[in-house]
Amino acid sequence: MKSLPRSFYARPVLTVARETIGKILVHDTPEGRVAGRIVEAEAYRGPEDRAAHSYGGRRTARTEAMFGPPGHAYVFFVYGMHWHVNLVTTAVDAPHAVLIRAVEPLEGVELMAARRGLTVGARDLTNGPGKLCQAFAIGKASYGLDLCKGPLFLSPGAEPRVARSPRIGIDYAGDWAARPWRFFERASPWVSRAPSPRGRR
DNA sequence: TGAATGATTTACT
DNA sequence: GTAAATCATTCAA
Repeated sequence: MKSLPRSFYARPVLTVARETIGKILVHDTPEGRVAGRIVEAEAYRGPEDRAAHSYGGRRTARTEAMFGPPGHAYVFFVYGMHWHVNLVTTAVDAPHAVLIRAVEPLEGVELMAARRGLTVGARDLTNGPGKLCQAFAIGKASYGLDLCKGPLFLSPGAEPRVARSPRIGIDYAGDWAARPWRFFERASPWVSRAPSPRGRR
């Protein structure tokens, strides 16, 4: 398993989000390795994107990683119980990131199931940003990790058929909420929300 | 110091 | 379909 080079991340955030679909997310932990194919991701482009935490150039202890060099992990906590993981992209001082929303479990499935309190084979193991972080044991300790070094990294994968839709859970962002900045694998049963009947083609 | 609020999940009605 | 869980971060005072 080889990690993607930093040049993969040092590009426009929409490009990285699009190409993140189909890549393999790997996390080596003391309990063992877990890996999954990324089937859903969203782009956040601060400071102009109202849905992004870095909107308006807000640079705080929490958002600091997004302002750093590309190829690092931006990890944050919401709703009092859920962690989310992002890939920092583009360049230093460009607070852009790609939120990983869902993966297809490939390796370490038993470990994921144990962490989630579910049985192997469950389809809701990693089909959501909070769920996959729990399954992958991504949390506070993962903040700011260099994705080019591990233990958390992305690995090449086959190019899937990618579809787009508006982002999820950011209705407060006004016009920005309508932008189709969510990317997902069209045929995958592992996405957090199936394509809407109307949006399907 | 205090109050408001989530890039969600889960359980219920 | 709706609502509760639950707390770090943020902003106002």
